[in-house]
Amino acid sequence: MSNITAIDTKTSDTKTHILDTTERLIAEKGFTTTTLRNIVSEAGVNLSAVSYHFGSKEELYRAVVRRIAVPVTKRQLQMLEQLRQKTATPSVEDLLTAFLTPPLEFVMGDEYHRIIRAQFMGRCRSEPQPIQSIAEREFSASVESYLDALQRALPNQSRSQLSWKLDLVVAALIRVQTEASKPVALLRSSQPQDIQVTIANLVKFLAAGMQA
Amino acid sequence: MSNITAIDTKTSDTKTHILDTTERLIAEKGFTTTTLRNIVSEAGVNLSAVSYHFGSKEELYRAVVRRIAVPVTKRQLQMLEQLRQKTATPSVEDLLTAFLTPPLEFVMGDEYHRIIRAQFMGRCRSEPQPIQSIAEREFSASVESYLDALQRALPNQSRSQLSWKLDLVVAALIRVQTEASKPVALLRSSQPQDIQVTIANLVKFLAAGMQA
DNA sequence: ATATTATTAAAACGTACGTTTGAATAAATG
DNA sequence: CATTTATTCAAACGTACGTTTTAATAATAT
Repeated sequence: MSNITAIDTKTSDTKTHILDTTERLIAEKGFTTTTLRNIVSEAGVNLSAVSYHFGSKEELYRAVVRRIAVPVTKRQLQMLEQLRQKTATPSVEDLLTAFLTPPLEFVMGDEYHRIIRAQFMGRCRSEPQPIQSIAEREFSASVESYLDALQRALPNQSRSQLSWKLDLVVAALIRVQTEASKPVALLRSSQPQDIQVTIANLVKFLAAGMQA
Repeated sequence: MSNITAIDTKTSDTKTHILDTTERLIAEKGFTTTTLRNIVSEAGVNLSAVSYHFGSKEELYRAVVRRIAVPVTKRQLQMLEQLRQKTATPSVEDLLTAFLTPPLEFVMGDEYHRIIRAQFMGRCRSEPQPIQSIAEREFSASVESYLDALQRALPNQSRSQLSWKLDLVVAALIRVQTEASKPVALLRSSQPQDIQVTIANLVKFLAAGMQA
C-alpha cells in the first residue's frame, strides 16, 4: 500500500481504538464514572494519546458524540426529504418512522457495536449538565424540520403541544436505547428484523399519542 | 419546649439539612458529580456528619431515594385500591392517572421543593449502574400491581407488550420530571393546576399509546 | 455533680483523577 | 542520509475525592 494510506491507517488506529473504547465504556458507566485511565487501559494505548489526539476528556467525548450524531441526523433529514417528494403532507406514522429509523438502525458497525451505540446514545442524553447539552446540540439538527412536518400533518394541534409530544418521542427513543439488550426490553437484539419490529411497535404507540 | 423535642429537633436538623441539600445537588448535577464536600458546605454542617449519620455516600443517597419512593409508591397503591373499590376493571385512563399522580404531585414540600424533587426523581433513574438500580428497586413496588390491572383493562394484549408499554410510561414520567421547569417543558411549574394539566396531557398521550 | 453517651469538629489518610512534561521512537520530508 | 515532524511513552504534576481518626463539645442519664 502507498505511504499515505499507511499513515492514515496507523494514525486513525490509535484514534479509532480510543473512540471505540470510550463509546463502549461511557455506554456502560457514563461520562464521569469512565476515567481516561480506564479507556487507555482497555484500548491498549498510552494515557497521553488522549490529550495528543483529542485535547481533553470533554473534547474526546464530543468526538464520540459527533461520530454518531452527524450521520444519524443527516440520514433523518434525508428520509424526511424522501417522504416530502412522495407526498406534500406525509402521515404521522411515516414521519415517526423516518425519525426513529436512523438512530435505531445504524448502517455501520456489527451486531455488538450497534447495541453499544444505542446504549451510548441513550446514556449521553441522560448525563448531567454541562455534558448533556453537548449531545443535545449535536442531535438537535433534525428536530425543527420534523416539528414543521408534524405541524402540517396535525394542523389542529398547537406548536407547543407538538413540541412536548415530540419530546416524549425522543424520551421513548432514549429509553429503548438505554434499556437495549435487557431481558424485558423492547429492543433486545440488533438483528435487522428485531429492529424493524421495534420501530413498528414504537411508531404504533407514539403515533397514537401524537394524534390523541 | 421539652427536652425530648429539643433532642429530636436538633438531631434531625443536621440529618434533614444533609438530606435536603443532597436531593437538590444530585437533582442538578447527578450522583457522581455531587461531592460530599459540596453537600456539607451548602448544608452548613461538618464533613464527618455524613459518615456519622448515614455511613457512606451511597447510603446517604439511598436515604434520599427512600424518603421519596416510600410515600410515592404507597400512594400509588392506595389510589389503585380506591379505583378497584369503585369498579372491578378500571379504565386505562384512570389507571394511568392513578399511577402518574403521586410522583408528579408531592403532597409534601413547597413549590420550590416540588420541582427539585421531580428533577431528582428523573435524575436518579438515569444514573449509571449500580446507582440506578437503587432507585429502580425502591420505586418498583407498585409496578407489578399496575401491570396486573392494565392486563385486565387490555386483555387482548400480551403481558410482554404491556410490560414495555408501561416502561414507556415510566420513561415519559422520567422525562417530564427531568425537564421540569425548562422553558418548553411539559411541566413548567408545580402550581397544583399546572400539575393537573400536565397529568391530563400525559394520560391522554399515553393512554392512546397503550391501547394502540 | 458526675459519668456516660451522642454529636460536632479539624485534620489527615490513602487513592485516583485529568492534565502536563520531556525524553524516546517512528515516520515523513528534503 | 540527514533532519524535521508526528507519535508514543513513562513519570510526575497538583488537585480533589470518600473515608477515617482523634479530640472537643453538647446533651442525657445516673
